[in-house]
Amino acid sequence: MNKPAGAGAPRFAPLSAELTADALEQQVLDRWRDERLVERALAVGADGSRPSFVFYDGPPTANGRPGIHHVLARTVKDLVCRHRAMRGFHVPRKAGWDTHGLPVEIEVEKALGISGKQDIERVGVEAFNAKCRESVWKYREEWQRLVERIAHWQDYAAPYVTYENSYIESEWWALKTLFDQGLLYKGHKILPYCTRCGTALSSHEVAQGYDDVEDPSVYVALDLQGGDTRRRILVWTTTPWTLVSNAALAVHPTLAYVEVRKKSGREWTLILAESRASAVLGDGWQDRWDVVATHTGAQLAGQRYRRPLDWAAYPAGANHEVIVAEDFVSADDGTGVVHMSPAFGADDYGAGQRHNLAFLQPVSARGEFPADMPVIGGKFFKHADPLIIEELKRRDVLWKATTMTHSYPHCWRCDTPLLYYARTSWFVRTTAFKDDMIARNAAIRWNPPETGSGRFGEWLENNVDWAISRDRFWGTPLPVWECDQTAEHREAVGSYAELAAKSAQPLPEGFDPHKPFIDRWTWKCASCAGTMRRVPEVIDAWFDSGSMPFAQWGFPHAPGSRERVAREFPADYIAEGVDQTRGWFYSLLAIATGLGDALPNNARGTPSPYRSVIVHDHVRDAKGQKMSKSRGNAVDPWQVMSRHGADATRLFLVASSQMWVPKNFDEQVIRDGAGRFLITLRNLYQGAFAQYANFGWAPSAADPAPAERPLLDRWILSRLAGVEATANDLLERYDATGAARAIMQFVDDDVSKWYVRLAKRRFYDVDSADNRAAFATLHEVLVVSCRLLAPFAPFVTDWMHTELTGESVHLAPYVRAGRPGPDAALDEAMAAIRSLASAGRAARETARVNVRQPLSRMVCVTGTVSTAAQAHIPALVPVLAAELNVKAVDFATSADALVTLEAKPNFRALGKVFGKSTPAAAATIGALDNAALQRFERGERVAIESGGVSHVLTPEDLTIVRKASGALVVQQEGALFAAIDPTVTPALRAEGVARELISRTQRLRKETGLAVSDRIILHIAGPTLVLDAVAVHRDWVAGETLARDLVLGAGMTPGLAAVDVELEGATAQVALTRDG
RNA sequence: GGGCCAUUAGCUCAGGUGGUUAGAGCGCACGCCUGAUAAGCGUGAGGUCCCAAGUUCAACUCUUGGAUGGCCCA
Repeated sequence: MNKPAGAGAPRFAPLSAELTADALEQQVLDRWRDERLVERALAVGADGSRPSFVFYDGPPTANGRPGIHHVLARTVKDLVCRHRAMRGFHVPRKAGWDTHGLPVEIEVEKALGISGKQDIERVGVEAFNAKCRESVWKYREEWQRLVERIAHWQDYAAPYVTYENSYIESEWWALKTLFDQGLLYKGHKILPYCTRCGTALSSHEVAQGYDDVEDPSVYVALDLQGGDTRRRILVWTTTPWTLVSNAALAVHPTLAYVEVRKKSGREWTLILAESRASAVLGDGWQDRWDVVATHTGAQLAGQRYRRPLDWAAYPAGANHEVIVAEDFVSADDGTGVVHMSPAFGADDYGAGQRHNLAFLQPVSARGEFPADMPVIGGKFFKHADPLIIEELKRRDVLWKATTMTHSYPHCWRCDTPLLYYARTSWFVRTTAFKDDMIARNAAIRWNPPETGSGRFGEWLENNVDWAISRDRFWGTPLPVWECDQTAEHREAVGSYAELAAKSAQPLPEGFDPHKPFIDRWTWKCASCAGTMRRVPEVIDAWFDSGSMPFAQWGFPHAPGSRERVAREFPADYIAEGVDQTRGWFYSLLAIATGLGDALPNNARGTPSPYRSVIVHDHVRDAKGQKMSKSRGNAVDPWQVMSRHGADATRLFLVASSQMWVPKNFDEQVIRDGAGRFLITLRNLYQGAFAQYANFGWAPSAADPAPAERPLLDRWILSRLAGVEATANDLLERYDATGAARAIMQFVDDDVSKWYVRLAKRRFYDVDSADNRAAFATLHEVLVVSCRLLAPFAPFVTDWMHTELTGESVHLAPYVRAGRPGPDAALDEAMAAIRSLASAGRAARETARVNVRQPLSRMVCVTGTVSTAAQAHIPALVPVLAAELNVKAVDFATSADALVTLEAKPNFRALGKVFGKSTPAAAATIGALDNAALQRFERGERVAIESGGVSHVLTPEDLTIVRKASGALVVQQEGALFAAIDPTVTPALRAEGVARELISRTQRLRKETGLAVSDRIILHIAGPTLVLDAVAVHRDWVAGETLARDLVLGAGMTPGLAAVDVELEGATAQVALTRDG
């Protein structure tokens, strides 16, 4: 290969195919570090010189190793921010770390080899929390390395950390604000409770832990009290252990119940819902049972029955063993009679309140029955079931006991079955501002929209108060102090200064608001003789993350925080996984809505804390299975990076399918798709551009202006302008997948497959205006393509863009200022030419004449091309002729004998006119002959009749298709036709032979190891056909093969590289030697 | 048990308001190509649009029922 002219390094650095993606990306990373590019890019416009596009980062926890799904999450976050930054926005994007909560505690428990609250208290809360504080950073270093490796540009230098004092103080402010408005209250509710973790779970946590389990399905027949005959009512439950605390039975007031007696002569009767009889008693139950009475639920209400188990004493003053009517009773399963245990079910609790039912809670917080209880004393609640079933049998109240599989919630951390359990808990009264949340949600731009209207919208519709307290240790302490004599004397503390003032104690050095220290802060009750002590709870970590819009700045305590929040609230954009629907998406909205105008820009009726959101789905393995450590199919992101690079991985994740559909992660697909595409891009830079430009081209005023360049150049620039607009538009609408696909399609199809292939020879020299036009065009195309791809593949694009322009792509504009628009007519004309080329090639294949054999002419029919585009066609004909190796391209018109008109009926239009006889009318139109169609084209009146309807044809009714016909070989592509004349005349044959010989010679040159510039002596021997052909085309053959001399028909000198060439019906020998 | 979303070629995906020949890329087959060569290019073969009924002149598209997978809720 020739060395570029001039000394020193080439202007455009070569991009070797041997440089792996990983190595290239490491090089770029090094440069970014050297140039402090990330910091510089993040700071652009921070001085207020640019409008802001605010991004909020949903904080991850660094106590788990980052996985491939995080690469997806980070890519989605990064690419939109990167695009907006290139569009001229300042994009604040502070990183965050989630550091509190049960997951952290669980990890520490594991590390310490302990389990449960008692163990923690034994270890000591101070020591335990110290461990937690340390544990959350376990994988911080790996996280940061991965984030850097995949180019998630975010401000990690000053991240927000949810355990830091100023963050917690902000939350205190928020909690106090809610408290003062009566939106934070202490309640008593049935909550899903994990006996192992010793805490209630929020509904979003519960949602993650449903699992199919086999549970008992027990029917119990209980005796009604009073009356002369024995009457029994049939009750169904899947939790026999709750029968111990049974207080009532519930029926639906309007449901029909039957009272039946067995025909075989039993004395007693049985009551159950009529609609459940066949399911419970079996098909044909009427054959075996007599219906002795029917009742509505309302009629049954008030009757007394006898409970099945009497181990727990009823408290005085409460109702018990009574039938009540409740609307929540359903007849979908069971018997239509539901047993009520107010301490262990939300419906039960509600009914208990309404009917003053006895409240029995014979299960401890550890999930165990009291040690002194008969039969089941000390048993874990779930383990009591079989013993209870035995006991029911012994007491002759068991009707039937089977099992059923249903889904039951388990603790998402430790898998313990949850216990629905009445507990005191603190709530945010979200139901008070539910309507406002719904209104704010309606203004959020959800991607995909269904999440907002469907999943999230329904969740809001069914919103219940948010239980935010946790009976745990490592979390933001709930800043409520309660009087130890009169609990109703309560106050919330909104800042550390306030704490110091109330307790009359200055904040000590190293003040820590966490447990256990915070619990030592007490003061005298202002209303009585009691002492104010903090309530023991900490709060839901979701409240931490949902507070980040203000807490990340220490609002309102930290200096400048108010201005900051005023400027950066709400967010323009957030992006998280579907699992956050009831998590962060909710907590952000709930907290902001609850705080109302205590936050800047947040009065009632203003938008949500985030204006738009991308919800991405999960990453599954190549076969669509969920990834998990236990399955062993989890993918190590580091290995993926080293094998494919971050660019290919990011591009794959974004382009293969919309982000909100689950992705099957298949490395083979990365390689074949995104990886292959990036290789093409690199080859365009190195193979088509840089290696030739380095012979002396550089952008300069000598380059012809775009308008002066050849049509092909103007075409690719038009397409470039088109894809630039499309990609930008799609990204602004958050359709990253569409944008990535459009750009990839352009680079691959338009640039590589067409422009560079056709313009290739123009890059071999660097001197003429034509050369310069080609280089300037390809340079522009590559520069802009890099910019368009930069959000998706930030490494290789930056490498190339820096070489091409001297500047980082990430500081470049996404859309060129004052760019020319696309030229639609030119685009259309070239598309037609390409279609004709394709059809022409197909015709050649059909005729079995390969492209090396020149042919005399092709005939094209371009009926559907617009008039504007037709104007460009003549100038593009040479392209077509060269592509198909034909001497002439003719265009046929309707008048031509070569063209036959055919009518294609338009069913849509015909259907309106002909109704049922549409098919017949269509057939009639399809059968119209050439003459009739020509008349129609000339605007003469053509009518058809079908099904008794006569109709004058309008242009709406049919499309006229021109078909080439006759002796030519015809192929069709869409509405375009190409016909080739396959006749090979002797002259064409000679030219074909010459070309064949050139081709074989070139191959031989390559096989012999000659450089493309080496000169040769060429020997050709063979029959007359061959020798004549070479004689005629001697200059051409010699020129193409760089032969200084061409020796015909002479004997072959031994030792030369030689090859036999099989031509159709003839054999030639080709041999060559290097000359000089 | 209830709700939502999927199901189109071997794989990954496109397919306004129903309109008769359902598309692309990859893979595959065959072929081209010394100036991108561990690259580049062409042509082609692949589909009961998950199944079944219904509405309609006409259904991948609308309705109902069902199957499979996923998600959410009880």
